[in-house]
Amino acid sequence: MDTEERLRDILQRLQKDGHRMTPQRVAILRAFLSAQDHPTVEQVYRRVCRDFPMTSLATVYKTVALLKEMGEVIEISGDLQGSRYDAFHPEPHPHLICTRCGQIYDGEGVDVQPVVAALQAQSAFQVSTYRLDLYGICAACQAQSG
Amino acid sequence: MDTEERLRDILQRLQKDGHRMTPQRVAILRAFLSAQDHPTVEQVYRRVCRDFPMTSLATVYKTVALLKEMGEVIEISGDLQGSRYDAFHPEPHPHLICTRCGQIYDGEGVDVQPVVAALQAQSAFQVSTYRLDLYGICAACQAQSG
DNA sequence: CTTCCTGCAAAGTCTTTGCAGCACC
DNA sequence: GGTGCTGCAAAGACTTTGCAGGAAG
Repeated sequence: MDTEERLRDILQRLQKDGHRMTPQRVAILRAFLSAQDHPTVEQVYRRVCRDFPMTSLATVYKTVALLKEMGEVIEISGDLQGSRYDAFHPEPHPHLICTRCGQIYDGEGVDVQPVVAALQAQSAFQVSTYRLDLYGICAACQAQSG
Repeated sequence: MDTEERLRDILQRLQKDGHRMTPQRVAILRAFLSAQDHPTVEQVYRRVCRDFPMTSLATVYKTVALLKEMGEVIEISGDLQGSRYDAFHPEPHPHLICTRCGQIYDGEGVDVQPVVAALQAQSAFQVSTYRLDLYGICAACQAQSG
């Protein structure tokens, strides 16, 4: 599903749930869905402002809360300068966080489910989601300075 | 290594690094080391105040920063009402966070290393630590209300 | 004595909230 | 038109910082 298609899908679902479709929401949604990095609320806000200066930070926060509730965005790593969000892959998956440059990469090709399932089995927890973040130095930063 | 033994060990290391040993630090350290739950800074502060009312929250924050730097404490889950800390098992390990009651349990008996190693291998990251948090409903809360 | 630590209060960040007016449906 | 949304500014929660006095080594 590409960005525009997903945008339409989410907007449709918004309406069905009694929410409204405003220019601000469309702009925020589009900024989120097309972001392949893992932006902070502040970054989304700045991107939206480029095309649509009449938007407030509070509205971005409110929209993020809505999207989180709808499961179209997940929150990752509440560390340096604000939480970061992933609307590109809204299913839980590992993230690799570079402690030198701050960049966040998606961890792909490794199945985490067995570990999650094992922990769930031996703890009697009813697990609904997880978060796996690895911290370290990314390849680019390693090349730069050892 | 039991609590008092570890306390002595950390204090010794503090001095070796040119830091000082003050009554506040000893009290904060003892509160942290003996906490088997995963307390917030605020909670540690309150526990310290019971035995040692002349302690400020700022000092607790400063001591936490020091302990984190020394690797005697790890930060987990920066979510509901402040970061929580684990000084009991300061090596990375999974945590099971109950979204109903807020309790945090240690995930034990499952080896996460293979997954971490696989992600490290396929990403060219130099991983130094990780964080794995599972969110769900704990056994007690399930029993209470389904 | 020197240096580091404490405690206070103030400032800083990120996020949430109250409310009046406006816009979608 | 009614309801929900926006935007502003203020409040809120957690954490950090500056600084003067005090204590550890």
